[in-house]
Amino acid sequence: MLNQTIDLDRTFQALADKSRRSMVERLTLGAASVSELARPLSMSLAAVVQHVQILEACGVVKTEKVGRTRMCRIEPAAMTRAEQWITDRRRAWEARLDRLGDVLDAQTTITEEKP
Amino acid sequence: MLNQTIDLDRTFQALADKSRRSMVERLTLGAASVSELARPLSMSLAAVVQHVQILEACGVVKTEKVGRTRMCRIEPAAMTRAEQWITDRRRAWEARLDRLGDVLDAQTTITEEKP
DNA sequence: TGCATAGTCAAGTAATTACTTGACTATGCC
DNA sequence: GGCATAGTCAAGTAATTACTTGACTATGCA
Repeated sequence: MLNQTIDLDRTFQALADKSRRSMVERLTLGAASVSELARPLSMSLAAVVQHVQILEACGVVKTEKVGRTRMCRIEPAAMTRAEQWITDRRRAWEARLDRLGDVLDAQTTITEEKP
Repeated sequence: MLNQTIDLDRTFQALADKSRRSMVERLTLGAASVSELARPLSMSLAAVVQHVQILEACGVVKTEKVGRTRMCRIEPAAMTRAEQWITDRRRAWEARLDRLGDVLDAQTTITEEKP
């Protein structure tokens, strides 16, 4: 329960960077090595490794060393909590609007007898 | 189109903070002044104003000055792009898994004649 | 008029982030 | 063995973030 907010922090934080999002996008097409992820990004390999570590820390990416290459794959389930948080807020807000609408409708009915 | 990635950056970044998420949660219950938002948070009013500005910069919150108080309300539509980005990645990944499954099924059919 | 409330503004600061470079350690292959 | 590839590690740095404080400006109201 404490971790949940830390997870959310970490996940949203991880996704708040264009380079990391592009890595996630690449990984939806299939597993890739760190160097493959690095290729389209104009930054050092070391920097890419650091980004991968951030994505790994929030569970969005899993990696495994195969020979001398580190293969990365995506774990999309790790993003559902973040997705769900947004969905929940939207729903809560919509539900409130509906209730507000009902009240206004009722008032209209009473005061104007539905013209 | 350029802004889109900046918007995503900003929105994910905005949601990557527990205090700001709690403000958003509060605002789904209805509009609130800056001081109301500040009440449950142990930080200065000035700090809360800064958080509100961050939420405003990504469009998640709109504010309006009413007399000497600044009323804040939520604009959940501003979060849908972020939500959608996650959903899209999940879907792309699932679609790929399905195709992969099809291939494996086909291979199984050929090599094992479906036992 | 005068005082409390609500917010604003400008600095300042400690911590974090997103990198870089350079030296190093496997691993793969001829 | 020897050399290229793939990654790792440790510093170092510039920019950003999440605050703080203190002085200031409305606004509301008795």
